[in-house]
Amino acid sequence: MNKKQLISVFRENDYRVTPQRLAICEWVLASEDHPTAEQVFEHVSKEHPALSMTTVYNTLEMLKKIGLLSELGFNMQPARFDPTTSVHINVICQQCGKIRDFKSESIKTQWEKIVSEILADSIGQRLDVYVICDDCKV
Amino acid sequence: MNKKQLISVFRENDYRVTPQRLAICEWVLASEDHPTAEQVFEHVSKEHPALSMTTVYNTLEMLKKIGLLSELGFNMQPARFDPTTSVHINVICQQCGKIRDFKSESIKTQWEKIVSEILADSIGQRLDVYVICDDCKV
DNA sequence: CTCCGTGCAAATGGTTTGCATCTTA
DNA sequence: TAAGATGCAAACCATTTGCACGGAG
Repeated sequence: MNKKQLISVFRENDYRVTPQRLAICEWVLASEDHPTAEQVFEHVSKEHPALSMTTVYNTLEMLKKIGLLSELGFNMQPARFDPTTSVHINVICQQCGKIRDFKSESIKTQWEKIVSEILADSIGQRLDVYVICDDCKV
Repeated sequence: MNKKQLISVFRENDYRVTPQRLAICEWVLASEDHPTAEQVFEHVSKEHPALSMTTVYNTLEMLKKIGLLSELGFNMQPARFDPTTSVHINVICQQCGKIRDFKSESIKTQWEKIVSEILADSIGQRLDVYVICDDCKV
């Protein structure tokens, strides 16, 4: 999503356009490694040295409300933020914590089939698979 | 799992048998509503008034190590403990937080099929489905 | 008798909140 | 210029840690 599209989304949802919001959203929505709030801060504060964690959390919360981001909570580890909002699998390395997404029509179809067998109306899901990734296996 | 079986499991894994451990494990392993550490404490401290949260956390950690319990971390909510360790779906009400398990051979088979398509060696999984439960729908 | 487990109290750390200042519309 | 956003500092709270005492083996 580019800057213009982001601005439209902000306006449609009655959020003001600020440089911090733009920078945070541009980076998080393009991220592929499920960053922590801290990592968002580290990266975006390079362009916005006065940035605060408060603004990072506020903005991530805004994206969740708009429906462009989901948050994965863990045990004794900071939350990870995931811009993939449709049905997908989070493949999580138990050793280094890296997460990569697996998304496909086939996964979506098969998952919806499983869910439809047990309930009528699901409003979302979180599918995690634990592995030891190739880098950690060596 | 009854008291005798528990004692065997403790001994096999080099953990000492204490009244607190027995009480906590008996209750958690029989629970069906994915209690929080606090709820475990509330319940077990009725029989063991001197019980501490430290012991609750220690014992839950022990059960995780033995492989009889898994922990579900969330965003801004205490962790929930789940004695169902095989493949199953956690159906979570987004309103009241209640969690119930769905477990079946069919779910297990279908899920393993999905996973085998994308990776060779998974060492575990967490499958959550979000709903608004019947009680909250009214 | 030795070591592990328990319970208290204090520390931890990611996240939230209160508030004064600044910015957007 | 009014309402909302930012940034700082302080609060929060589930969980972990340090340590002295007590109980299991």
